[in-house]
Amino acid sequence: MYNFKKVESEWHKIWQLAKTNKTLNPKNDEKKLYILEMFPYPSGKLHMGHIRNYTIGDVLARFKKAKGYKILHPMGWDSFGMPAENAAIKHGIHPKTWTNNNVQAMREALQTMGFTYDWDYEVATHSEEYYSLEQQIFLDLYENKLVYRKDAYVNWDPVENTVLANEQVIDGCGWRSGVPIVKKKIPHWCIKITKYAEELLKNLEDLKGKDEVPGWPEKVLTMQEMWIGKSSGLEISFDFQEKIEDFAENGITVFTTRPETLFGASFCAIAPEHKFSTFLAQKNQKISDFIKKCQEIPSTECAISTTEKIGFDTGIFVKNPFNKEQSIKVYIANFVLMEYGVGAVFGCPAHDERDFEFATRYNLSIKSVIKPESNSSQVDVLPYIETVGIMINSSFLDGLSVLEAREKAIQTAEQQNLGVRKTIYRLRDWTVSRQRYWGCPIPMIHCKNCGIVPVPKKDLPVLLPEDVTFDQPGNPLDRHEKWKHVTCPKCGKPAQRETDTLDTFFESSWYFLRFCNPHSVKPIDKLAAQRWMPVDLYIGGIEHAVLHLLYARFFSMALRDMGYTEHIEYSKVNDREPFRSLLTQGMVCHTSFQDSKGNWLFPDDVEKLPDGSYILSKTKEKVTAVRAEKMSKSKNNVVDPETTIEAYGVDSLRLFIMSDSPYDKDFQWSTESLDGTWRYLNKMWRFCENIQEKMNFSEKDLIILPKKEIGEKEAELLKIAHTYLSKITNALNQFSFHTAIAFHRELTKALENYDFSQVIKDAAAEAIYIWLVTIFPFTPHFALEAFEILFKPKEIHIDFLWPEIREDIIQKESTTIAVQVCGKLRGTFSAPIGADDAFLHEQSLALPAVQKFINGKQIKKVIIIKDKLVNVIAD
RNA sequence: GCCUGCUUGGUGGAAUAGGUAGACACAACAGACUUAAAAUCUGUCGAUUUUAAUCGUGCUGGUUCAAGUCCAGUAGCAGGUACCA
Repeated sequence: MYNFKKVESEWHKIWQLAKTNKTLNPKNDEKKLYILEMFPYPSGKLHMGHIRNYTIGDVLARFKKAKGYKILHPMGWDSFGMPAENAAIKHGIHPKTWTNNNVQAMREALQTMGFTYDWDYEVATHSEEYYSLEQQIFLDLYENKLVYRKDAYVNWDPVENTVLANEQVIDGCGWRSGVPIVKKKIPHWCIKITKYAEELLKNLEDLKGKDEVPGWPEKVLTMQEMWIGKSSGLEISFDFQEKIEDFAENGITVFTTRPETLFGASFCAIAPEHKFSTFLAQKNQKISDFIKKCQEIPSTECAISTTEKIGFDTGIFVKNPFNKEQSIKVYIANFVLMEYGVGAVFGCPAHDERDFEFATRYNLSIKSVIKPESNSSQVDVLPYIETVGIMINSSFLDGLSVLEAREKAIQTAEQQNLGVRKTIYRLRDWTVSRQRYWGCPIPMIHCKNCGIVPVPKKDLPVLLPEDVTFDQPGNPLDRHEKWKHVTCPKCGKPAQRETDTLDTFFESSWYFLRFCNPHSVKPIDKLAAQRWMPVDLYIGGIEHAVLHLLYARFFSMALRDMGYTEHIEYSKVNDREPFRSLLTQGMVCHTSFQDSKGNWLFPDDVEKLPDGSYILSKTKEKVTAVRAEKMSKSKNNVVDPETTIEAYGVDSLRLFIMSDSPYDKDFQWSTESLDGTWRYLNKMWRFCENIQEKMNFSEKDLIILPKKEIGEKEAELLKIAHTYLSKITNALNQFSFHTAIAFHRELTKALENYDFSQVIKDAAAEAIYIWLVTIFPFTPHFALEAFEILFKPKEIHIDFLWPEIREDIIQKESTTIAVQVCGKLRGTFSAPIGADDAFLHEQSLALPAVQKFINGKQIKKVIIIKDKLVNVIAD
């Protein structure tokens, strides 16, 4: 049996001594490849999701290295964040100690997996070095007006006691805590990502796959596009019918994407937080109460869909800007959002579902201004929300199509100084303050005299104090008197440090640039970044489709504009995008079981009966097998990589997790299937022993050069080997790992059945080398060990070279022609490649099976596809 | 509601460019070896009909000599997203 424990540990020692994973810079004519997997949070243990993610990266790194690329393949730790602080609260261990311990454990686990990371390039975001440099970047962002302080409502997570970014609120609940978020007004630091909204949107076009470059998955591009949410329309003012005393403005400004429906307006609605609402609330208790009531409604998805659209009639009237005769009521409405557009809308009930609902509720007029078809006279069903039709009841817009009218309405509004054309984005600025200890301190000082004062760069870094306690709720920095109180760098008077720390997405927004040279004294080494950027293959989970990937793209643009990377020639397609291709891997799933009460059971406690149903081993109680779900502790269906490695070895696990499923689809964990992989590894091992005995190769037999003369037998063997080399190479180029493995199994079978005693040694050696190199990226320990045993090299063999495919040998001389009669397969025959149509015609009709089906019929037509197929049409 | 995917045997999945559907596995069944078990090897394995054939890639149509693949419609599943003006 294959002794994986011995083999794997021996090769780990060899790799370490020989520094096989050392990063080598590409020389002039060499091609570079930057392969990056999303770095993990150091929770302390690798899970199967990590294993899948990093195995994909490693297979590609080993394959590309064998093909001659110079590879940058680094690994690090996204090591700031709340779990460390939670551990401190729960177990009394310092976040730093906890994190460092976890990093060490996980580094060892990754090394055990045999991944080709260059550990000299390791980066940990909680290191003083990393976050100190990050503070420089923050100060530069501040200087460049990309950071600002904002007093506003924020998403407050009552469990975590912290602010969340919009992206961290999922269905109105905290992304980590899962509890409903409440609105709270506090001052916070904000990053002006919206300044780059247009570029972030526009560049998505360049991230589509082109030619050889796979690009980003369409799905992720769509998600980002929707997140940025560009819409264009008109911002237009509805003037008050009578001047409002003490209110500075003389109307309500609204934003609309459908200015052509202005003649159908029947009300205006403003957000409860709108300044006019606030103004009215001061004078009217009822309005004040109504606003309070609106704000109490939680913003969860289910609350939103069940909450009725209610409004408060302010009694104030405005004039329709296109029809000054028309008076329009102003409502304060709970469905108008202050954060989107200008916090005010006009309602056209005839052509908008929500406005229709509102108008029906409050008995407002509903006036149709669009006729679905120019010549239809039927009574239209309202609301009619399509944008196909002809304008009616709309004065100067009458007779125009909807889109023509939209353009004319905007132009008219602009000409008459009623409003302006405007584009708005759904994307909001990024709130980066966190009321937490375990993060990068924001290098700012609050001074009573001078206001906000950035920490001077010469005074950096602002280090996290280590003597902190977690025995009380809230932020330990906030109550750390010694650290908190400083003198103002401007006026020298007592002042206070900012005690908020940065969102951890801040660290992951530039780590890929740091990786190019993690030892640089500057945050980013321009030359190194020039050498390695962009990341050619970025591999990670789809869950980062908008969060991390949007921030990282923004950072790349901002850093470039601030001069951090000004000389970088990122790529020919778009030199401001950091990730050329993105591979998103699927989840690792496992069947989970529930008993009759709905409790999740451990698969180990469950037995399968011959009839396919499942019972609990102990009690014989019937249980339900739930469809395979993502491995998670709550479902009790987690398989620990360590246990698997202990029982089957690293190569089995690596090979298994790449088999069976395409990398971007969910992977079904199955112990039986893993057994199958283990059997395959052993089969390969036995085949090696067998070949070694038969052939007794030496290193000298391995001359992979075109040979002058190849005998018939040799050609036959090399044809098999090179055909599969070609298939596997293609599969790997297309990231079709599971079919690459399937082809390798076919190759193994073909070689097992081959009589090696008939061929000369060097041809046999070449075939065996191909057999080894094609499985090497998946099972590196096995492949290298097998090489040692088979070829007994004088010096330890560490690097495989991907052989050139001998196209001349794999050319086929003959092929199988499929013969159809009336489109149905009736027989096949073998024909030489390039056989002419007449020959194929004749041979096809000669087949007895074909004769049988055309018997008595008249042949109308014969379609011949060269080297492939003949279709006889008979009637 | 809207957007994006997906739907192929008992299961995971193959199928360049429309051209032999089900590669490679898992499970199952049968056999060989063995005192026995494990391991290994061999065979069967979409459905219906007893050899030959017919049907078969969610469903209904269409284009084509030929459709899993292209087009239109439709259902189901998954993911994303939303009082977005």
